[in-house]
Amino acid sequence: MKQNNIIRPTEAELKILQILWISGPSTVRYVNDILNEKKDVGYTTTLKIMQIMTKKGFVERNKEKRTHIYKVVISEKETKNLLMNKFLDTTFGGSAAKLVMQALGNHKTHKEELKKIKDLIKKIEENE
Amino acid sequence: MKQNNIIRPTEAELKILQILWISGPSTVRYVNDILNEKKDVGYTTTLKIMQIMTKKGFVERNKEKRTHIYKVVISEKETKNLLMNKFLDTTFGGSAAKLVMQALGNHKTHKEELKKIKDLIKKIEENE
DNA sequence: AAATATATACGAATATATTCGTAGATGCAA
DNA sequence: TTGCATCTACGAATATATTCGTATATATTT
Repeated sequence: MKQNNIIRPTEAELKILQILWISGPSTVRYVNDILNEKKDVGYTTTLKIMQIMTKKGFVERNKEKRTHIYKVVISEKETKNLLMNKFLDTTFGGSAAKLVMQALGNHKTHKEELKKIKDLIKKIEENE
Repeated sequence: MKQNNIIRPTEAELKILQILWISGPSTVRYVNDILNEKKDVGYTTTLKIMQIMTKKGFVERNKEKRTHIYKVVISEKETKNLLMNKFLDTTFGGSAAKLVMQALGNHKTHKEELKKIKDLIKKIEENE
């Protein structure tokens, strides 16, 4: 499980990681198509980024066939947690509560989601 | 009130904004000292960034005295909201609830803060 | 089989952000 | 008043990220 301690995907990399986390192992073509739904990106651009991610160890690829298949190998939860910590730190001085308040205060949140959050709070309180 | 629509501070800029939001109008020297508590940064580096921010309209400076005083002119709340939306979008597919759950699940949160959050949730529910 | 489409590899151009050196002005202390 | 400290201005070096063109290989279509 040798892994470089510093998981710090760039923006472009993160966009691709999202797609791979949602869709599972994919080809460059597939990822590029999805990306292009939002904004034009050259095929070789996507390819290049995915090659860089391979070098960084974020993804692995199956080269058996001519068309390679890329698979994420870093944990979605862990990665998001790292990103969140960084974001918390740089934007909310490390206070999760502040962030939560701002997030809840400024976005439509569904009933079931609110319920989930309430349940979570209850659980946290019980474990005090 | 002509202002460029795209408020998108870089990391270095954000660090400085934080200091200015907390401390109010400050000199480059002051900001640089604070920055150096965490990591060595050359004085002229800080100066340069603050000059760039001036050009971008994030801050204004009082040049009356030889030592200029810099003051933030973009709203803390609004800026953080923009940053959060971007973060939400790129990291949690736009779901504030997911972000909140992850934030609460992974960080120590104080009682009073939890209470504030609960109150906020109540308020949101009432306004449905 | 030849033409066309689609892959990867990779260097290099471009864009953006960060860092710092140096010059010149101004203040201050000996 | 001379010299040292501290300030701004600004160009330029460096670092990092993104984008893409071109070469080459392999598959697919006609």
